[in-house]
Amino acid sequence: MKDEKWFAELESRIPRGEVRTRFAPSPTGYMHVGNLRTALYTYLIARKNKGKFILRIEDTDQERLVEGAVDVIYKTLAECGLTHDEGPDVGGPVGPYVQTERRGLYMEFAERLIERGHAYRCFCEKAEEGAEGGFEKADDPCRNLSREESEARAAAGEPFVVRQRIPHEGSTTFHDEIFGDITAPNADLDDQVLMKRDGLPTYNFANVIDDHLMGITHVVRGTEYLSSAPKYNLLYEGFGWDVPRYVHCSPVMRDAHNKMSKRHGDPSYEDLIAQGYLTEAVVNYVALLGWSPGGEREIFSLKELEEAFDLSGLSKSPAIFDIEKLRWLNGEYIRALSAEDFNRRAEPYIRQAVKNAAIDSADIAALLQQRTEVLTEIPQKLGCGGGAESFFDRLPDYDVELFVNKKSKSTLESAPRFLRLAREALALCSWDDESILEALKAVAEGEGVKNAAVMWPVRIAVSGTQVTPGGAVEITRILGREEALRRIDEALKKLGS
RNA sequence: GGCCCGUUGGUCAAGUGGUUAAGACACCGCCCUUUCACGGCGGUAACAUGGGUUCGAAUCCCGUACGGGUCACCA
Repeated sequence: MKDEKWFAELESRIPRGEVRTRFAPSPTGYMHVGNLRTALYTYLIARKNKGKFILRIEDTDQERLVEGAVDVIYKTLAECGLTHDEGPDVGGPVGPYVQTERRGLYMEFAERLIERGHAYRCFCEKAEEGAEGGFEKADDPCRNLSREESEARAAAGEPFVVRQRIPHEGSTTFHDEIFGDITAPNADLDDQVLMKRDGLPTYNFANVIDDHLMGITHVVRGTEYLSSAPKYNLLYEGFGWDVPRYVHCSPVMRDAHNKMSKRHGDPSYEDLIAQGYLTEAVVNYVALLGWSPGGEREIFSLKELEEAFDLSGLSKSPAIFDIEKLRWLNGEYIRALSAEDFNRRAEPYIRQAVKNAAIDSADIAALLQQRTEVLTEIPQKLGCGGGAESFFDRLPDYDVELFVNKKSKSTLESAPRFLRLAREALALCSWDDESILEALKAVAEGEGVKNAAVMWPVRIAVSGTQVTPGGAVEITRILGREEALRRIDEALKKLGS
């Protein structure tokens, strides 16, 4: 049993006078969207208040540990820009930051609570799986064991858990920043286990100890903890500690009834990135799921969120994750990128589709930027659906009916004539968008038809594809004069003239 | 089932006793146009429900319904 000095030393390490928040995931190997959002809000509260953001790993459940899970957490936080000021990897004044490395601490505090009468040892058998759990709290015989007997049986090596002794009378009120004051009759609270038989603390106990010892001022977590919050307060009171501010966030849902979950195949942060979403867009979208800045603005960088974030904008009700809106937002981010940045991000996908090394990916990227919502749809847009080659690499074997388009006034009869004229013009003009455009427009003008009547067949001839990113001019230019003319010749042959 | 929490268009949401109940996504229409996009303009669409309180209620109170959470030696 430790002496007062030991406790005093721990207390002395606690930083005071600053906002300190913590993200405390358990390493289960999957950073789902709800988790990311909790981390974001936690981070934002710290930054908004010029405080510290701390990462703590909650690994007290030995059976659920997943290899490499902690790395996923580091990686995700780092990519999203949620840099922590203290944590297992960067250290800090109140470490260690991994709960199993703190295991020596908890029993000391549990015993202190026993001394003060706020907890007791329970020697009862563990309730069988599926059995109607243990005792009603009033019935637990261990609750009223004498101190001597309790000490003696523990000393004799009899296994036990430590339970919180909750008063039978009165009620407990706690304050939540989102939900306000919530009161629960103590009679409804049960004597929860604080220390497990294996000597490790339960989540509920470890949290209170660690949050206090780490000087956490704002506890951000999901609403699933709302109903156990009164018990936390009792614990803080038992120790004589200040209660932190609570921020209980409603869950992110996959539909009206279910939370986002791996089991249902909902995307994790990593999945979304693999699906072609931009980190910045995901962070922005997730921030807006359950939080509103109040105004009409929706586009926020992380830095801007750090300014704008406010607890009063947090919503009480669950929010359904809408991938359609994320898609739109992602499109906004893509369009806001500089041409170079977009090309850098799109190039792998373009190269996946277009093998011809003579074609500059930047030329294609320029066509795609306004038409792309998620990066992964790029190959498809370049004609690579269903294992096909891109029309940039090879002219597909298309149907002549493609030359027919009512709105453009293009028909099987008009197409050959305009294509021949277009071919002549393209054989002579300078090779840039403007010149090509002028050349083709001149054809239309000379024939007294609308531009589309010429543009349509040319675009079909050079791409062999009904819908293309970019028009006749751009595709023709990118293909190069020789290939473009060759494709027009092929079209003329196809049209039988 | 007990206890706790929630409920504004399909979705995210503004709104804190007096508003024509914002805005965004999605959807539809029109314009722009060289297909598709982008962009511009416009449209459909909501206060779960019943009682109160009040001159007046999306906003306050009570009930009901529906939904969620919790009631582990998991977190």
